[in-house]
Amino acid sequence: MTSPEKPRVRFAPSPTGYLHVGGARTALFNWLFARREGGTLLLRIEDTDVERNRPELVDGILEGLKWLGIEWDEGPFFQSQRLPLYKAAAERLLAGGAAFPCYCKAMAYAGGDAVEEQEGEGDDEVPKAAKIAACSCHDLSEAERAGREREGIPRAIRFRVPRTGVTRFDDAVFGPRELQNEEIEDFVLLRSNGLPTYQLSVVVDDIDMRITHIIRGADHLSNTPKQALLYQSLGAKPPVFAHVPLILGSDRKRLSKRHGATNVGSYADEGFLPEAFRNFLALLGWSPGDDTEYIRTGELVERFSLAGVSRTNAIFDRAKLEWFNTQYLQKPPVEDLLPYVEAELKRARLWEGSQASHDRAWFARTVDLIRPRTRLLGDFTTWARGFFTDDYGYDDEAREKFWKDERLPAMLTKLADALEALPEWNHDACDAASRAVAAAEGVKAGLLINATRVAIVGRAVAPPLFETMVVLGKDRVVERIRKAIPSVRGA
RNA sequence: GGCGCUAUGGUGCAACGGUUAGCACGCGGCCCUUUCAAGGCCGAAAUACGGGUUCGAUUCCCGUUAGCGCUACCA
Repeated sequence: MTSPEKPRVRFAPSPTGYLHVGGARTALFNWLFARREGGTLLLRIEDTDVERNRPELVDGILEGLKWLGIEWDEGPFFQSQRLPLYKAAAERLLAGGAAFPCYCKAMAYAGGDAVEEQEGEGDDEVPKAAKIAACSCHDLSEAERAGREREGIPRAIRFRVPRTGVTRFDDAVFGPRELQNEEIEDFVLLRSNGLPTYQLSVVVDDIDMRITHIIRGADHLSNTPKQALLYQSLGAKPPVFAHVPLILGSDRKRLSKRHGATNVGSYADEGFLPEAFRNFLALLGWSPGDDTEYIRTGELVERFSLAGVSRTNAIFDRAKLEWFNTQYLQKPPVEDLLPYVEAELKRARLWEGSQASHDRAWFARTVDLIRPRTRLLGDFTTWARGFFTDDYGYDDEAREKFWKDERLPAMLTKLADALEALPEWNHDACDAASRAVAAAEGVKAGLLINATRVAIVGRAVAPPLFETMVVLGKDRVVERIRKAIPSVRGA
């Protein structure tokens, strides 16, 4: 009868930092899933921690998502603007007895180091976490409660976790899960300052926003039973959970600055193509089921499935990312690449008034010639600079390597003359003319070819010479050779 | 400390009871060659360890070890 409801998923970052690669991968999976299933992707900013929250970082996160090509259908919503909702939910749980007020002093997390220090001391063996979990307010009598209220002690609201039984939920990646309730402490829902904790706000919002699938990092797996309990108490049907494994650094530690860039924006700045980054990210913790690796976005959407998500943490491998970038620089139709190269030329102020800007066909052909040797977008304006402007220099290493021979100045003069006299300007004509000069001088063609390459583009590392000549055009080539001769003499 | 999750070459993934354990990155070599890439070919390199179950375990079960996660009035 009624067609199955379209899935609704969300990406819910906290503005405590930039968009990092782990978050980007989570966002990508949500986006791929939504597109694949014809569902809806929401963006929700989880900014309930006033201490760490930095509103100015939100824009950077949105920018990162846009660069990645991840567009959301609803939002962004801000939890900081939905506070009454969480408060009301907490009050409802309180009224129904599923939660209770707690008058304990707030205890900040001690962290793993403190626990370790304690071990060596050998005094009492009570584990830190056990100490923290103890809260006697669970069993406070009505009179005691009233007393605390009269004293004006600030109160938090905690969830009353059942002392017995088990809590179960299904995870699309990790399978059916269950946890003994006695392992779950009475967690805080509403802080004494009236702001909700993550556990509360996330569940209230996911219910309110009718989220059907929660795709998020596996660091949330252990806390999911708490949320399953909350869904129950709030009378809502829990969504499908899908926890995706984490991305680690090369030392298997949580990815951090020590491992190189962790913010997505820096990869944009470095000259990676968003589609390459997407492809790379998609294969971290997911596989289409076979050996395919180069998967363009359209196909990624078609093939994505939660069933292909792995359960093991993956290490971020920069070398592989670079390989993906070369693939996307080289394989797609050149037209797909043009906008990115154009942006790069503009960034380097090489676009205005250039041949590239008013001769699309030439631009495409030139990019096509250069791209097999590129690894990052910046290559178009660094070593390939000579293709887009007459203002290029001669690379020292190239001069050292190919401008040594003292016969070169004379030979280059003859080459310039021969090229200038050519009635036709194409690959074969340039080839024949160049080889003829070399033969007449009794030297190997390579000597002249390599020296000429350095003269007309300034680099040793560049595309094959005669195709380069065709792209640059006769006038520029002849002029550049003649202009270079004095420098060659000095090399 | 407690609880949980995970375990295939250095890295990312395949093989979901029967394969000479496959692919890719990276690494080494060769070919091609007009520099440098790309490309082609070849090579080194893995089922963490110990017990079971089974005719047969990378695959299923248990234990050990290791890594990670959670254990906060962080998310």
